[in-house]
Amino acid sequence: MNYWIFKSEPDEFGIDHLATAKKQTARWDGIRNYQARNNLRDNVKQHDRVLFYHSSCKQIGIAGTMEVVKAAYPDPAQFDAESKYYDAKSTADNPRWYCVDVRLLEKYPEVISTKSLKANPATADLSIFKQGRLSIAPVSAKQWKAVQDMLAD
DNA sequence: GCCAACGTTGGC
DNA sequence: GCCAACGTTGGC
Repeated sequence: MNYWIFKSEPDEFGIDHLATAKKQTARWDGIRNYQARNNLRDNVKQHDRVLFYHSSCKQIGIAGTMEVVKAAYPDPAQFDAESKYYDAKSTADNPRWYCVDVRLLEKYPEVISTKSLKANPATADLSIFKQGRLSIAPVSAKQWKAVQDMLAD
């Protein structure tokens, strides 16, 4: 089983959206970055665990955890001309973009702030801090555990 | 709302 | 295939 961190702007889609969704399950779509897409399509598997990161908001940081309930499949939004994620260059035979389905595991009582994550040596090297644009990034088992341990503090 | 960083595009 | 210009992201 692998660990990941997914980034989202909570104004668009935050952990509360997931918490109130049917079966607390939702499609994680709109990924339009190639490196993130490659991770998603090739490496994110069913039952993998995911940290939910809130970006560009008041409380930036990790808001909770999710489980991948369905591995990558073509993102329907890319074929929808009405969608802002529409991509005219993508075809059904050769889809460019992928999405997964996720289910809420745990909403943290407090968002674990970016500041505290950077202050902790075990989490300071999370790939999202090194590579800002990556909205789907791997997390090591050690980093995952370190994040869970920060809850207890 | 600003600005730095970085990914993508497009002309050569 | 390089690289400048442009657009977007994301922290402050």
